Amino acid sequence: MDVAGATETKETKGARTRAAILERAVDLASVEGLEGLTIGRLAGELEMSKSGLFAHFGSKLDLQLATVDAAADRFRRIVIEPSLAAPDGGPRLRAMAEHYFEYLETFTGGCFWGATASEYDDRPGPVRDAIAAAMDLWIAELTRQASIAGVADPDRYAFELYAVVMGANSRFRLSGERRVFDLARAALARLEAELPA
Amino acid sequence: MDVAGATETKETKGARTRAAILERAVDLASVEGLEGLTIGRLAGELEMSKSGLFAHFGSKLDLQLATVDAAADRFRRIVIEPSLAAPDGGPRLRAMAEHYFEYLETFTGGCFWGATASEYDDRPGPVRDAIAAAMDLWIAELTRQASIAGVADPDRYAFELYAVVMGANSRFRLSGERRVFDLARAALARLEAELPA
DNA sequence: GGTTAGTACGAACGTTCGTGCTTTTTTATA
DNA sequence: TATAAAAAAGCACGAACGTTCGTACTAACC
Repeated sequence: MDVAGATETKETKGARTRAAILERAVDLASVEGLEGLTIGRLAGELEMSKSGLFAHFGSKLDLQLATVDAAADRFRRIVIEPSLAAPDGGPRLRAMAEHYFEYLETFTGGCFWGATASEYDDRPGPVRDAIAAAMDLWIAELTRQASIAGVADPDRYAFELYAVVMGANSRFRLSGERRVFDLARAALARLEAELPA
Repeated sequence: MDVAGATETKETKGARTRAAILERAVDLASVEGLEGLTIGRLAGELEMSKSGLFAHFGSKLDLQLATVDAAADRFRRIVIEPSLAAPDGGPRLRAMAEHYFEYLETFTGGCFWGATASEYDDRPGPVRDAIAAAMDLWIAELTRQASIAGVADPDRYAFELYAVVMGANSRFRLSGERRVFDLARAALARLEAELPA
């Protein structure tokens, strides 16, 4: 019995397989996108049959939606939760930015959200809605922390923070130069200097 | 005889058709990506046959490369050239950011570069190289102007400028809120305030 | 007037996609 | 251990993909 698991799914074989599929699906979608994410290729990499994998989801749309959920889980686990140790406001914001960079450097492909957000920004439907909802949540949290830190215009501050970290991801992936993280950190320092004492 | 056209292609029927194809291809790729850009769909929208269109390029790869070139042309025409009226340095930087926003708002789909850069950042090959080269040129120009304006660290300044305008594109496309342009302009004003008098 | 190049077409190719049905194998429980 | 349920595989399908091929029609040049 898991003490934390009120909504815990029973640890059956199927649930484990499903989780393994989604773990790989997030990685694959970070590289190929959620459209380029192919059931056949995913099955091949996991050494199982297309139809066997397919049965876990019933449709490609459901697989895509489940993949977005799994990606959000990973983001929470690697970026959000470790940042909760830092105090509210400025320190929390710095921790989130720093953990986001760690999150990026451990990925083989690019950031899932950077890849899929631009893939779906002109593609209406439930997948786009799920991505937009997840990113809105992330921006809202940045805004909330900026507000706690006491900045005059938390919306602008959060936007700028978001733009800098996502821009670092984008530039690094395309140029391969690790130096862009230094540029991004310099930009973040400038933002931090803006915070009231 | 075109006075500007040393490398001008002869205005044959085929050249005109090819240009029309590429014009549409840029729009389509801005929405569907360069992988999602399909010869059949492109031909359908232009009311011509797949094979007739295909003959203009010989391969999908060549079509993609030609589309990247056409997109770079459009960017130069709408963003770069109108900005040359402004004096070097700070004014030029402001003009480029402002023209980039106009460029975005006239598009039906998102920014071609925002869409394709993240699509190809983990997909090695000539298409990725072409996109990366075009974006490096854009960043280099921003850096050059920042240097002329006299900022201490032009690399960081250019990165931040790039991050803000691309971030505005990304957030606007996903949220649909025109307000993000105000946030971006506020961020740009903060950057401008940094310039030495 | 006959030849040649440029431009576009329709049909078909082999492949891959998502998905539906049926069967076999594995897992869990009584 | 027997048996029902769950999970995975096998197989086939229709559609769409990029690409190739043979063939018209048009315009220019000998």
